[in-house]
Amino acid sequence: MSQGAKPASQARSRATRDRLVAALDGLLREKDFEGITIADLAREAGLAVGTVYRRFENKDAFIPVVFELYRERLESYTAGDGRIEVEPADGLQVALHAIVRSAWGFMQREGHLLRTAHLYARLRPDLVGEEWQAYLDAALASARQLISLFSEEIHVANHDVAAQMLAYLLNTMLIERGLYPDEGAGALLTIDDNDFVSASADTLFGYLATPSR
Amino acid sequence: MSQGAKPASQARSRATRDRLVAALDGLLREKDFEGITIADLAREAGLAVGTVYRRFENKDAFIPVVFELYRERLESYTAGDGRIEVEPADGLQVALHAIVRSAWGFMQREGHLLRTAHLYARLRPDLVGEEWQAYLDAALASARQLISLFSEEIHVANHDVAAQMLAYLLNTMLIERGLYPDEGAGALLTIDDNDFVSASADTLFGYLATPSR
Amino acid sequence: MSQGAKPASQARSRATRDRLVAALDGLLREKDFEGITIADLAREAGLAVGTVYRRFENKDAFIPVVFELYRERLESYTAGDGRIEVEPADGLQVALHAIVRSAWGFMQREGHLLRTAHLYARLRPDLVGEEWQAYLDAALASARQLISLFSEEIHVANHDVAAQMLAYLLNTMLIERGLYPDEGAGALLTIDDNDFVSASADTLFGYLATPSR
Amino acid sequence: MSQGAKPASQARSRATRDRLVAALDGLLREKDFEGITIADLAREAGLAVGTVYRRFENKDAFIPVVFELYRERLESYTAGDGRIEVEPADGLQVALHAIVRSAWGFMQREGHLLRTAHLYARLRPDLVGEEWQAYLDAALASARQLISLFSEEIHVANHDVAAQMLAYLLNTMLIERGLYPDEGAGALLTIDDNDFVSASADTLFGYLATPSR
DNA sequence: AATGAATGAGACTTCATTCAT
DNA sequence: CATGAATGAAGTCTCATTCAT
Repeated sequence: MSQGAKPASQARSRATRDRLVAALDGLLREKDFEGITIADLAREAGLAVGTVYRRFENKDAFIPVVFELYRERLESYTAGDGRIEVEPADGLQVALHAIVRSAWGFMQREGHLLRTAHLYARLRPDLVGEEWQAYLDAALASARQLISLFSEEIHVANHDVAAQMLAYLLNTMLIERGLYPDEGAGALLTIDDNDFVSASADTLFGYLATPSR
Repeated sequence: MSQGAKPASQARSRATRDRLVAALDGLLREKDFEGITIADLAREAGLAVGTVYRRFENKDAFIPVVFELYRERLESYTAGDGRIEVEPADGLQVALHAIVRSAWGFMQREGHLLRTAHLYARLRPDLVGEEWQAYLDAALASARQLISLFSEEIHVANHDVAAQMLAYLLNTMLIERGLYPDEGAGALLTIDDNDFVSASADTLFGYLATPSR
Repeated sequence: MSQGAKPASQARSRATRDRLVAALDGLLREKDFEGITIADLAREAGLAVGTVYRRFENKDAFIPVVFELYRERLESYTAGDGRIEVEPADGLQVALHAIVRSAWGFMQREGHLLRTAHLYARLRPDLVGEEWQAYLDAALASARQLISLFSEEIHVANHDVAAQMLAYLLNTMLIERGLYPDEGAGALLTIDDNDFVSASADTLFGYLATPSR
Repeated sequence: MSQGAKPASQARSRATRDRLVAALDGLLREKDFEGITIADLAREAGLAVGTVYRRFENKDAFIPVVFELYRERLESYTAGDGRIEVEPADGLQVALHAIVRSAWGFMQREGHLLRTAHLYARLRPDLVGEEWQAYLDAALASARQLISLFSEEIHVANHDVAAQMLAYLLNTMLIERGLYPDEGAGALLTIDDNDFVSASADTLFGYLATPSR
């Protein structure tokens, strides 16, 4: 953070931390957090067990890292490959297709972080920093913005409810299929990814464009 | 499944097994499967640890029980409190509302089983019996039936895809909110249960009733 | 404690506990409590590490055992080999010699318990049961009784203070020499055990029989 | 002891050493030697861990420091605040009161060093330098001197034994109360510090002035 | 020399599973 | 058969010591 002083040590520390974070990232793609041992992390990072404890007070201290990673990856994704340009003239349906396609791409890449983040937001809310709340707020804000951008096409009576549901569905409907395509509810689907993405976008559009009962 | 022999002790064995199943059911409402020890199960069932191993080969052998329980509970729920009478004359939207309301009620009661079943269908697919597949098949069949019942109202081009998505969404969209209303994606919603159920049904209806792109 | 039920298991449990207590007793003669590991205790008792935790919740749970042992040993010592018959007619000095001789004998046998008890009464007062306070109370009561028995020979003005000091000195003056004859303050003494015991008794007598300044 | 060479760095080395000694002194007032880590010492001294190992070969090498500190503090105490002027004309009892009062004052100030010194004189006699023996010798010599100064008042038959016991008691009887007033044997005493000091001096006087059995 | 990051042995504890009674 | 005591592998964490910078 601060410059000056001990730049050599600091760089080394930082590198060690980075290796541990990378190790966590990699291991989470294979198994869940509970199943990862400190020894696993050390081995994967090419470090000794004691070294892990020099960077992280205990195993729990790795949980905030998941949220941190998630935010970083999402940020760079939405600024890069996942970038979406919503063109009002194209209409809501087109916009939703682009959004869902982007979200799907992120899920494919970083679903393991999303899974862990969601899980520990529940299991250990005490360990989750403000980042997660900020993320949820941002998700809601984006949904509201989209709703207002296409307000003429929205037929759900209450636009606020519509925004909440839109954010909720975007954050939940792709997970099962995205993370576990062959097990659980994902096994219900035989359609391919493109069709799933399309159908998901259509679902969101159908909801927003249809008058509620 | 059936194991013949030991007719004298069968009744006693069955009772022991039932107590263990009940113990598992109860404990799963408090904590997840990993957090439950064999000693917990024995204590809750009023048995000795060794006795548990007489009925179940190892801890993993309890996982199929979750699926079994899930099916039983769903069966009795749909035959009882959760019974749905779909009246074609009322239209698709009304039917969907009834269906989602019923599914929501089940989630409230037996969400712990659903959570565990979903989790282990992924984590340990090898341990999941045929029941789960049968359940998935049945879910799909029901969806198809509904689609054909209201085929005139369905505007999704491919009815088979529509059925898959319907089954998929019914099995996923309620979970987050149902099991963890205050954390994770559930925290995005401030609406009450009724509104959530309505909006969810509207989502399904919107999807089915809107022409796909 | 209670009879009936599970006598076999209970006997076995008791035996295991006894072996652990004996192991602790033995190991405390060699090293201090901090230096004893759970593995040491298990090895000494011929048990597996896990078995230790079946009888004792954690390592701290062994501390009360020290006090328990101390009381037991003291009880059986004062009822047996260390028994003292105070004969008023013989006078205070004779009585004190008998008392100190007895206390010295106990120190030789069970000094390791005394050392540990004193240490943990300080280090972890939270772990010390009421037994220790009861022991201290009893020590004080005995001192008071002795004082009143020989009140004519006592020239310390305040008999209550005299009793406190008597109890305090009896519990402290023999320890250094008793437990560590060759190191620490004990190294100041070249006299033999008998002379030390005599001199200690004379010290107490001198205090009690001499008018305070 | 002295190590010649490195004249340029000697001053710096000495300063480093002094900081570590001060750190040890301070930390020993809070916790026992076992509980102090090298990292604690480094932090308290404002040094890096590696630097500690440049001055001290290992943790054990700090133990002699305790004895060294003890001697230094005792020396400056007896030459300063704790200075005792024994006035033969005032008699033995007055002298003993002054001595015990002085010893008590030292215990209050430097009891943590006394505690540690005594403990490690036992636990690790191999690590104790000659200083401790010199200290014990000096304590004995002082006792002998006092005995001979007041030889007319001494009624213990063997003056050599008397000197040994005097030195032994002066080094042991105040510790419990001094270091742990509220726990262990100290809990036997409800009298205040002044009365305890008086009673302790009276005990020594009583011993020396009373004919042994 | 100084620094502090890295090391790894070893301590405590848990718990699925086995087995003597 | 039932019981629950015993087992021991495995996991988390600490800290004296080493070593690259």
